Amino acid sequence: MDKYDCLKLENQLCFPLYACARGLVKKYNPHLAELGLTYTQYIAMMVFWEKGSCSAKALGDLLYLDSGTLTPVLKSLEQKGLVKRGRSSTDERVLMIEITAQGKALQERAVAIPAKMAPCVNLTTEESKNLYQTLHKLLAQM
Amino acid sequence: MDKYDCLKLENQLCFPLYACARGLVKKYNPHLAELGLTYTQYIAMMVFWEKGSCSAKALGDLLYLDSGTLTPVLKSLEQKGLVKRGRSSTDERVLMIEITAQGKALQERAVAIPAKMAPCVNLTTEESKNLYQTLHKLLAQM
DNA sequence: TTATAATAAATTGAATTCAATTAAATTGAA
DNA sequence: TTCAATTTAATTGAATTCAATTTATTATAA
Repeated sequence: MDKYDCLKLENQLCFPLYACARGLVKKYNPHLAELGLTYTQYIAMMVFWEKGSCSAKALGDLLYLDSGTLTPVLKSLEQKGLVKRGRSSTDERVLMIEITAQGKALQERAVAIPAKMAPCVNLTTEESKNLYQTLHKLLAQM
Repeated sequence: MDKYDCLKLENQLCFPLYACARGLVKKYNPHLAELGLTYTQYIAMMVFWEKGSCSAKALGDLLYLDSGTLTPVLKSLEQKGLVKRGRSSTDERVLMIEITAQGKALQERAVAIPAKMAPCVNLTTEESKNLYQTLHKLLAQM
């Protein structure tokens, strides 16, 4: 127990958070690859599946990502024909993204993914619920 | 409650994990920048501060990172004079990394960082402990 | 109205991250 | 021993991620 203990890997909270996040995304990848999606593209599509359309700004607020990250992601999704990008008619600054029929159709196949991921997260109901709540409490502090 | 609910962002566990990890690293950055370190370099230095030396392979096992990530990180740390890279005398395949006096000296300044980060993680003792345990339970499943 | 401020995307550059491959060294089995 | 398999790093290329800057547009205040 010396003054340097606070710098030990095993005493960190951020490190397992960071390692878990990367590890889980890695488990998503083979399933997402079947749909031709990366993880970042997948969470963006989640928003479009739910809302149909969304501005780039609003998407960034939901995903905690900025335009430097989203610009290439959205261009890629448009390239695949899953969304359509266009300027807002009332505000030229705003990029509006709208899901296409092809994008909607992909939801049919994506719906199988959560079940495929479930065995990768072997937690009790209580643990899952607590983890979910604590993570959102942390997110609210950012 | 339809069949697509499992694809809603708000029903995901991976997403808040991923967002929290990025958010926390972002809070580390200004403090780490004062030491001239990135987050990845910081967690690598944590291992060297604790162990003094380590093979690249063992470091990767501890950090859940592979040589594609670590090779440039370790070259950068050597460039800064914080570690020294060299081949094992008994096995030429193995890259051994050893901390330098300058690397050890940096620990004196790094020791202030955890206290600076504490206000960014406003959880109860119970929440922190549960989060820590659940994350390590998840890591053990990878 | 007009100049200034604020907002939204895009761009740029540095650093990660990972999958896949390559190269070199070591191990192990025939 | 010798050759095939394994192990360890390094390399390559694609995609993120973010800080910082730039550009274009809109809002606001004098």
